[in-house]
Amino acid sequence: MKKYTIKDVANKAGVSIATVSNVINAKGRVSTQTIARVRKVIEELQYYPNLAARNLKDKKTHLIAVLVPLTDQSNIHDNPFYLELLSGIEKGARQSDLHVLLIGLKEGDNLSFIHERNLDGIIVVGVHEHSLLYENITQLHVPCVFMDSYLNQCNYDQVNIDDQLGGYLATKHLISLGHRHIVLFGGERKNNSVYHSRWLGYRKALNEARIQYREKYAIESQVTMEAAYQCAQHCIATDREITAVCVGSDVAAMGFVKGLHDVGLHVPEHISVIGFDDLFFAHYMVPTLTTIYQNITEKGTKAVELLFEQIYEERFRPAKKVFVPIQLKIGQSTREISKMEK
Amino acid sequence: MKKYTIKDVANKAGVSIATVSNVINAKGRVSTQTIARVRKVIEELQYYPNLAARNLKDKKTHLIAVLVPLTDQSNIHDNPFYLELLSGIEKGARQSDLHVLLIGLKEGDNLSFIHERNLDGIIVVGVHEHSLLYENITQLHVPCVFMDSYLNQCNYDQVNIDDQLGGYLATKHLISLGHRHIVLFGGERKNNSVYHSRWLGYRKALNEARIQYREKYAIESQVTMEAAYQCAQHCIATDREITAVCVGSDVAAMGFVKGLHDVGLHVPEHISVIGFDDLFFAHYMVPTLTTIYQNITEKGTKAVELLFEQIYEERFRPAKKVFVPIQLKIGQSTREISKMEK
DNA sequence: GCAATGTGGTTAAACGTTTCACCTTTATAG
DNA sequence: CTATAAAGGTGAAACGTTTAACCACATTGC
Repeated sequence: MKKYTIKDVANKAGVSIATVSNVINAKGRVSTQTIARVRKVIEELQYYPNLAARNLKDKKTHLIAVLVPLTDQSNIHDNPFYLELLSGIEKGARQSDLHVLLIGLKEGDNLSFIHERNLDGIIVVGVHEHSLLYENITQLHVPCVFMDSYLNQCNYDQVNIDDQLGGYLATKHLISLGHRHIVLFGGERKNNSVYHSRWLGYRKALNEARIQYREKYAIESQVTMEAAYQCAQHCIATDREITAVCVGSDVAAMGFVKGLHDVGLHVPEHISVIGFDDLFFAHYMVPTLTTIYQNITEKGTKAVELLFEQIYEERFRPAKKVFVPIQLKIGQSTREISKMEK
Repeated sequence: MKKYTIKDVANKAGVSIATVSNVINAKGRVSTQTIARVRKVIEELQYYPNLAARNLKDKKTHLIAVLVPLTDQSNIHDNPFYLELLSGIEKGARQSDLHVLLIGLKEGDNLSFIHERNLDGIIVVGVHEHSLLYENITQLHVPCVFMDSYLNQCNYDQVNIDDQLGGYLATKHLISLGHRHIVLFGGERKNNSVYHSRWLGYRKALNEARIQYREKYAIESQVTMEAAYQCAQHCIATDREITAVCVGSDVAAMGFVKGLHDVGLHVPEHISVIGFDDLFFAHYMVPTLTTIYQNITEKGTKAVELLFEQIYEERFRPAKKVFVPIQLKIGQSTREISKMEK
């Protein structure tokens, strides 16, 4: 099963390799008969161009990478959010004739592969402005799109949701149900993060309703199932004034519901819970989850789209910041305070 | 930000490019002083070898692909199983200095990229022996590992779990709790699939307990949340003899529990449910799920390991079939029949 | 004192493409 | 009938590596 080269094709078709190349790339001037003949030979030999050789000439590799930070606390694999994102990116890439490299990155990891492999561009998920990783990436000078990374004055393309709006919508929904003692369970608010924005939205909603903001209600934590589970049992269950919680992700919301359940508190009879992301299981939880929907797949395809523009279009354009729309989805996990059990 | 080549390094260090190449690859004979000098220049120029050029010579690309079939019913992104698998593969790849290409494949999709990119090998997830995809892959003559693909007499490496044992363990557990009317909710049993094996295990357990096998209790369906939800409501709820169900995945089990719940049946008070996979949320469901645990991450790393052997080791070795151990994990979703509510 | 051996290094071919400059033949214009 | 253009195609350099063959010199053994 020898691997044929353009030379073999040229020989068999009785033309020069330049002509074969022209046929393949639909460039130059070749008669229709010759084209047909060459095509036939290509078919017969099952010839495929060697991309390595091609890349050597025209630079473009049609290869992009998704960089996902790996931390001890949050491995990729316990948040289906990433899966949906990857799925969207892969889909977008397929449409743009790109291939996707999946790279997990620990802080301090070497990024040299980006140059070595001549990647056309990268998509970076969830880095902080002041992280080492961010520093390293900015020195790379490669087309790049950031996702879920709040970067203040950064001239890279970004795809995000309006997290502030998300925090606001969630909180407002709870307020509209009559809740006034509302906990925000989110991640670190420093570094201008996603969770900082949500917190701003939370405060805004409280403010509009003239509800006093309470520091102890705005919890900074890892947004994981286990952390949420613990928090539900220790922080919430011991303070019976609290009637509602905004949780930073559906995954954590699930942990929260379970944590409450295990100390005898039920959702939504005793406490209302609202999640974030609208992951695949939100509609199948008992109770179904009220949550902030975002189209994660679209987020992924959009990122690829932006990257594609950077790679193949005009010499330069200013950085774009795209916001994917979000939406409140009401499920069974939130309830009017008047209909709750004491 | 010019990209330096080996030539630039050679010039600046005052040696030939062959010598630089030797330094980089620790081959040939170079004095320690020269090595030091070249290294220094490489450092100064921030030189990185161009892999495209390198691949042109020595073939190996250190690039593998994960091929995941995309069907209308089962998109990658609604089964976290894939995420954990990808995570494991990525981890294994990192340890073996490989990069992973993520490819979603629709039946009939072109596989030419495997040759074009000179992939070192591929990992294929969940294909059937008689599918077009399988046919195409076998004609590829590329190192290959199949996962969750039951292939009878196939001389490729495979990583699986013992699905028959899985079906057996699950069923036996239910039997040991006193259940005798046990439904198996699985996927298509033709084509020697994963679900066929589980079904065999199910039958074996019934047999040992001298329970009559009933065709209508062995349901072939898409193993999705929604299908399970529907089944719970229509098939199970209408036949009150049934007291327990083996579900083909944790995801489907969740749909099942929800479906039952929505018609007023509770798990495990009215029906026992056992899942499969032990996904991240199994311990956080209400009730926590009894399930068959498999170490999915390990499955992924193992697959990479096998692929690595094929690529870099001995000229040839017979195909290996690896089984990753599984284990029954008892949660709250199964209960002794004597303690159930009528 | 000379062959053999070892050490440190160079030259040039090869990998499989793309592309630019150039060549030949035929058609077209004046 | 010649000058020009168009059509169809070719040759060879270039992309950035690796590597086999080779060379020059120093050391060693006898």
